[in-house]
Amino acid sequence: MGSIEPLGLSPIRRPLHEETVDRLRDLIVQGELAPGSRLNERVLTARLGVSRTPLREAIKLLATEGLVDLLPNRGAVVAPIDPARIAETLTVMGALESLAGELVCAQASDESLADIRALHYEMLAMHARRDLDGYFRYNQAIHLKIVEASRNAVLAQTYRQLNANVRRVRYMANLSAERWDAAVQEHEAILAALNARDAARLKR
Amino acid sequence: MGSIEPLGLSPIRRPLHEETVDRLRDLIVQGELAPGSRLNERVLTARLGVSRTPLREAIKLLATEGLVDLLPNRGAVVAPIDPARIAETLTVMGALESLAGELVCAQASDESLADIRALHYEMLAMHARRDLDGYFRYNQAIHLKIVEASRNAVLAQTYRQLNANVRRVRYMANLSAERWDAAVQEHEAILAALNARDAARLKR
DNA sequence: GGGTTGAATTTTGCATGCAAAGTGCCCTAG
DNA sequence: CTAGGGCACTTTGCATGCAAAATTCAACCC
Repeated sequence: MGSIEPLGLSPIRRPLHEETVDRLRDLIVQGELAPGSRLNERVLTARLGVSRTPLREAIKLLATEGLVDLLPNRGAVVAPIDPARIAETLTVMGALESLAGELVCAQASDESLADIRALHYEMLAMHARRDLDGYFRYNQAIHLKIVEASRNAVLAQTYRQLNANVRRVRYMANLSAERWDAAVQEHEAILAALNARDAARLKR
Repeated sequence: MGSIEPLGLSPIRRPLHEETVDRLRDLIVQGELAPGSRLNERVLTARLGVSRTPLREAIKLLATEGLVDLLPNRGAVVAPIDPARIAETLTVMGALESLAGELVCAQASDESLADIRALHYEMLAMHARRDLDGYFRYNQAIHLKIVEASRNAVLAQTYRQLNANVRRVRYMANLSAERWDAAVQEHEAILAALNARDAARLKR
C-alpha cells in the first residue's frame, strides 16, 4: 500500500496473514463479530486494511480452530455458539488440564510454580474488589501458565486452541456470585495441591 | 486448468483448497515428501495441478497441524520429525484416549462396541498373518473408532489432528516382533475392559 | 586464496482480475 | 394477490500479476 515504513528500527515484520489471523480471532472471541454473522470478504478487507488473499488464508485457519464455519461457495460465518459443543470442549480441556497438573507436579520448575502462585494472588485481589473482567484475565492467565509449565508444547498449543472457543462464552456468560466464589475456592485447592506437588490430590 | 470436467454426475464438487489439503497431507504423512524438504510452490503447483492460491491455503493449514514449518519470507518445509515432540504428542493422545475410553464405557451404543470388536478381530487376523501394514491400518481404525464412539466431536477432531503427526513415524519405525506382540496383548485387555464397560479397569 | 559485495535469478507475499455460483428483485402469468 | 421465472448484481473461488525479500554466483579486493 502507499505507506512508507517509518523505519523505526522494526527488527522483524510479522507476515500479514498471521497478523490478520490474530486480529480476526480477537474480533470473534470478543464478540465484536457476532456468532452467526457472515464474514463478507469485501467488508472485512476494508475493515482490516488487507487484501483478500491474506484474509482468506486467515478465515480458513480460524475454520480449523472452530471459530468460523465455511459454507462452500457461500463464504463463511462466525461459528454459532453451540452449548453442546462448548460442553464437549470443556470436557476435553478438563482432561488436558488434568494431564497438565500431573506434569507440573512431576517436573515443573520452582520458578514456574512461583509465577503461578503470584498470578493466583493477583486473581484473588481482583475477586476481592469484585472486578469480574480482571478476575477472568488472571484466571485465564493461570490456566495458560499451568499448561505451559507442563513443559509439553503440544499440550499447550492444543489447549490454547480449544480455549479460544470457550473464551467467547466466558465473555458473555456472567457468573453468579455464588458460582464465582465456588470457583475461587476450587482454585485455592488446586494451588495448594500444586504447591505440595501432590498429583493425586490434584485429581479429585 | 485446461481439463474439462468429465461431468459424470458429480453431485457435489469439493472445494479445491480442501482437496489440496488432503492430498498434500497424504504426501507428507506417507513420507513421499521427506521431513525437512522444502515445499517449493512452483513445483507443487505443477505436481498437484492447482494454482498457487489454494496451495498456499493448504500449506498454512497444515502448518497449524504441525506437519509443516513456515519460514517467513522463505517458504515452508516439511516439519522435521522431532522425537521429543512426538513423545509430547503421544502423551497428549494418551490422555485423550483415556478420556475417550471413559466416555465410551459410560455412554457408547452397543453397535459402536460391536464395530470396535469386529475391527479388533480383523486386526488380530492381520497380526496372525504378520501383515504389518494391514495391522497398522486396523489399529488406526480401532483407535479412531473408539474416539468417535465417545460421542464427543471435539475430542475426535483433536485426536485426529494429533494423530496425523505420529502416523508419519509409525510408517517408518518398524516394530520389533516382541514389541508388536505386546501391543496386541494390550489391545486385548483394552477390548475386554470396553466390553465389560468397566471404566476403572480401562485406566490401568 | 579466502572472504565480500553486488547484480541476476528465483521465490515468496500480497494484490487484483476473471469466471462461475449464489442471491434477490421485478415482472409476468395464473 | 400469489407463485414462478428470468435477469442483474453480488460474492466467492481460483488464477495470475507485480514488487520485495532471499538466494545464487561470480567478479573483485584484500
